Amino acid sequence: MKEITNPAAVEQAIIEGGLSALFPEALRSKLVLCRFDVRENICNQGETPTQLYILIKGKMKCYTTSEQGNTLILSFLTPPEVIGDIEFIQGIPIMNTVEAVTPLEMIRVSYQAMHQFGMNHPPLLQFLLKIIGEKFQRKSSSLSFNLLHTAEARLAWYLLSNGFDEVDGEEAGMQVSSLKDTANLIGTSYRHVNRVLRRFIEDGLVKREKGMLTILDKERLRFIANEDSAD
Amino acid sequence: MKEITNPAAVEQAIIEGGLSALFPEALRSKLVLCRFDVRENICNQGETPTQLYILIKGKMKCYTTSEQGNTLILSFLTPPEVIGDIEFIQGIPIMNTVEAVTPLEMIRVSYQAMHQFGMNHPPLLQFLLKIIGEKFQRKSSSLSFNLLHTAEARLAWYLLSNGFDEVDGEEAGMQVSSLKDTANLIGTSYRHVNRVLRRFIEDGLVKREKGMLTILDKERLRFIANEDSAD
DNA sequence: AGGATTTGAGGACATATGTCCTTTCTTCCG
DNA sequence: CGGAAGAAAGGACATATGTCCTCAAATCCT
Repeated sequence: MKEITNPAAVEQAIIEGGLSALFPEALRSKLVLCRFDVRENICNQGETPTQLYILIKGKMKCYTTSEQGNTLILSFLTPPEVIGDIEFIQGIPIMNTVEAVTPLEMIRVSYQAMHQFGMNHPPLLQFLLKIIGEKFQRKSSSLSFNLLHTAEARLAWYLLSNGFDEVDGEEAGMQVSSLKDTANLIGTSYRHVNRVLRRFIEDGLVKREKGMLTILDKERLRFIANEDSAD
Repeated sequence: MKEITNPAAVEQAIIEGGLSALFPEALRSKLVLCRFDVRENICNQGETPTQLYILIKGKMKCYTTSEQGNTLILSFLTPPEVIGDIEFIQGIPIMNTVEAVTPLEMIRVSYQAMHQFGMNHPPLLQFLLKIIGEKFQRKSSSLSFNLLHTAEARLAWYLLSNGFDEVDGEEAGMQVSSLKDTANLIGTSYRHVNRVLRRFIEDGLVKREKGMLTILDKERLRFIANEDSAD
């Protein structure tokens, strides 16, 4: 991780991230611009947090590990996003590990500075409310979706929501390379993802070529993602 | 639902709920004390919300219904708790239906009043942050727990966490009457709850008498709740 | 290139869980 | 009290999913 304290650079990043109104004057000087390389961890589950990070550029993935060592990818995150906000509010250890998927650019503020200069600044509080509210919403729909749908439906949903905007050039292609991540993301085993995927292929819903998945029947996939359920 | 606008009564309730610092002067006159009867709904999934409710006394249950009609109980809620906060922040329809389990006492504020007089009042914003943060935490652990553990572990967990403090008098007793609720709460079918419960009984973990469950082996239950996992 | 090593896919089997239906047990009414 | 109606529990079967292993494909090292 590289820290950049140069005020001009920080200011530039803040403007870029559309965060200009958030910080009261007293906080400005406390901000640090941080750059993370791919695969670098921003924070690790279980640690005691001291800094708040606001994502300005890049993409990261957030996952949790159970005592038994099972990994569960919670989500991929893109700006605007904040890391360490819940922990800051609740005064608890880091809940998830967050890792850079692409190079990142983030604004960092210490909890100390936040407490001292941030907690009486409505725009900042409102921003945090908005962010945490979004996190809650995502978590909430994720919970009901996972509890109410089979792995098949979850995979269909995943293919639909992630298969497209992942690849820059091609419309309907996606790397298979991440099947293990996919399994963790939808909360099932790698084996099962393969099994279901095979069924999709046999049914002509998707195509698998040279480690690349292509969606053939968006409609039917959508149907599976919605209709399938468990009671 | 009964509305009480009498300022003294409202003030009394606010003090009782420990919410004195939350409301700026301008908001005080907008507050209404509401009493709900058992089984009354505070809000219904899908509706457009206009009011924020703060629970002061009583217990309610919060559940969601999927398009396919499956019900999933998300949690039982006790003070301090807020209803409609996420919806207020995000400007979205009501996410869950909330129903009174016991008679309730709540403070009501309109979204309009909140926008006008509440959003620049740091104590209120901080309170909301705290509440939403807690909701997120609960939702979060609920998600990983559900995704990472079998129904057996979830039932064991439920018995441990709800079987005790529910009944006022007896230590280890709990009404079976709510087995359907239990099933919805841990995201499985009523049939399966019965099946697993039977296993527990055969193994001498719990006892079932006249519609009353008694926990016999807290230790082993705890073991099941923690150890069991899925990858 | 050729074997060694790693990674991905699929087979076989066991368990978990859902669904539908039957059996019990309660409750209630005449 | 006896049977009707409703709620709770359990049986049977099908499907979903996890686990362990084997086989195939890609990668690497010399």
